[in-house]
Amino acid sequence: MPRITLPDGTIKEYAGVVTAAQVASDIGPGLAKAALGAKVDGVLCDLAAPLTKNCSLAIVTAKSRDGTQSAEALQLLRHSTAHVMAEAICRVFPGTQLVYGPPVESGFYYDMAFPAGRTPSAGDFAAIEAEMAKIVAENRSFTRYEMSAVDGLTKLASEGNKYKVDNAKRACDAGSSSLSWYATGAPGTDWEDLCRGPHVPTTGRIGAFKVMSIAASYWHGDENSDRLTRMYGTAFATKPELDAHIALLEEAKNRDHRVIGKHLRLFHIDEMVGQGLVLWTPRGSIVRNELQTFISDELRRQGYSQVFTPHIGKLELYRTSGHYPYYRESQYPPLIDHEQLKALAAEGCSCSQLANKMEAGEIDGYLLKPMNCPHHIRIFASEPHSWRDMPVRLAEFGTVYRWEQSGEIGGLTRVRGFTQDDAHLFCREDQVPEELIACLSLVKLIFGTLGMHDYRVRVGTRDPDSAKYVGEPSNWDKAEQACRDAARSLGVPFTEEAGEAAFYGPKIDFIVRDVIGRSWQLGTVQVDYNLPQRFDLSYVGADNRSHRPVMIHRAPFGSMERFTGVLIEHFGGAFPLWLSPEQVRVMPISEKSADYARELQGALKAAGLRTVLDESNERIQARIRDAASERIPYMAIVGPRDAEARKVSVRVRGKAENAGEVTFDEFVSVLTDEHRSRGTRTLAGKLAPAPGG
RNA sequence: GCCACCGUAGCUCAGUGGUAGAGCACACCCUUGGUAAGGGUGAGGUCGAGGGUUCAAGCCCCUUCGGUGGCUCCA
Repeated sequence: MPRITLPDGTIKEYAGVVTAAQVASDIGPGLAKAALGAKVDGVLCDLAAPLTKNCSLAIVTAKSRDGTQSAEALQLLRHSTAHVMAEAICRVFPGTQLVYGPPVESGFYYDMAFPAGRTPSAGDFAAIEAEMAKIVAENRSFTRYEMSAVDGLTKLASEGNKYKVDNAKRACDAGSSSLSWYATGAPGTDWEDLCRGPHVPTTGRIGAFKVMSIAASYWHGDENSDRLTRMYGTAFATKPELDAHIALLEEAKNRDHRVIGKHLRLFHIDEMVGQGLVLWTPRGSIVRNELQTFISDELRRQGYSQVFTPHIGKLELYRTSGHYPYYRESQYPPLIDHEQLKALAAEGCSCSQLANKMEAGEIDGYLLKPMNCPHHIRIFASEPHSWRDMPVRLAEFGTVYRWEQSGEIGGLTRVRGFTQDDAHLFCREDQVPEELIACLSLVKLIFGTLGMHDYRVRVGTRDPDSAKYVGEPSNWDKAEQACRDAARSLGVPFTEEAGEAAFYGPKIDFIVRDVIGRSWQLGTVQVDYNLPQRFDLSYVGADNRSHRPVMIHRAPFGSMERFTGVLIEHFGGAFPLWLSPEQVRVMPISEKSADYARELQGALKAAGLRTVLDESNERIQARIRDAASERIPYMAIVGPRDAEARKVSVRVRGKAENAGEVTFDEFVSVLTDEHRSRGTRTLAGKLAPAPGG
């Protein structure tokens, strides 16, 4: 006798077992028609699932009550479309073994093992989609049936798909006493798949779908296990929603820093130089320089000392720090001197013997530095320190090199050589909380100045089951607590994630997403009790005894490369004035105004603004179009009328028309202020309306 | 590193075995034009590299380098 509570508080009572579908049609035929699934006591279910006892029930439809797309509906739709795609693929590629096909953030995928030599490519998408369209048109129902674990496993074993057997075993190990299948149509005759569900009622409910891409994956994500093929797709309730999604992806592509970087000539990666090695072109270097100046100004205020250190150091240095050999795999190979190399070759030393000798310290060599800390540590250690000197804050835009896997490298966000806006703070233990908070505030200031508000904060602690961490557990406890406290005092929400610590200590990371949805760690602040110990660092305390300092590693931008990449996407290439490689383009209407235009450009240059005079033999419309496509913040358009009145007609980036005019002197001074204050759009209030309407 | 796809002019791309193409950008000429593409002419290519098949390869095969999408990794 179930009593069913609806979201608006209405209670419906039934004499016996009912399904959500029945309840929906009791509420109204419109709802019954729109229903895709149900939420029973908060759990997403099939519409056909029997309701046996008192529960709360919400009918899931494509549109939530507020008119937005329902996340649950999309999940049902996409999971169901994954089945339809799998069936279609099984028809087009007979012998395909299915592995796992869940809904994901913007669609779904299905991992599959294709028969040898029959792997599909993007060229097969049309055929697969055509087959899917047939299945949708047939409007077959998703029919669930269950078997006991024992019977189910027997059935699966007889079908010979080891992946599904494994899935089922895992489900049973996790406590399931039965297994469920979904047939697309009638069990026994139509296509079916081992699946927990839930699904939409029929294939016809899938409004719009698309096969998106194909990629490789590993079984259970284990690179030593079977290689699988992953097909990505997406689905929406309606075609316009799918079209909007595709348009969004298209727009994201245009915001991609690799696309904008090429278009605006901000950086270049040259295959002759090497994968993941960024060449900063003149225009990109301006952006980087402005960012570096910005942070340097701040560091000076906060009592940092700037240092410079070389790009390489002896292996012994990194053996002491622990970077070598623990992270040998992700470093460029060491540099060894000629004579030594010759001698080793003469005695027939193999590569692995060489590696062993280097690990054992029998051979020394140099390493491209993977981190700046060892160099900074040696600076700190080069002279005695009193407790009164602390904290010692050493800052450097330090370039480091890491041997990232070739498949991971791309654009500016994942590279092999990058410059960190690095600093190491050598503190007394009592200074750690205050210094940590100051570091976090600095990151927050930078993100705020640049208008980047869409980030999350992660406190990375050690994974208790991993052996990669060095140092005393008691120190780790202290450091992790200090990070938690600092993150809390920052006043932004944060998550704590075990296993995300650096090998020498816990950290607080600032993470942002790029336009295609990938997450990147930018700013980072790390507490370290270990390196001071490894390098036996000390200072003299007020008690005249030797004490161990604590180190804080911090890089507010993270790396200049990655940060700039994310920043390009954040602004879509339309940098604020102070960061723009070219800040003002001056355009005379015709040659008649060239002298006045030159005078204006001269004044802007003298004021320290980056200005280009466009005297090209083009109509003003064409020159405006060029400047707009190059995302120049301000265009100063001057003709005889302006020269006469000593004014400037201003066009502001992003506005489709003449923004109005301002006097020559005011134009120069307002832009100068905007540049120096790192502000935006300060000219807006000063402009008189454009003449002539 | 693994799997798939891609690599043609500075850029974006067309070109299914038979004499290398377009648009934009570039150079020159005409045009001196008041707010998102004025017109003309021209130059620009060992089709990523190396090997192979073929009478003939941008196109087919192998190797290699680079890029893209994922997977794995990221001190």
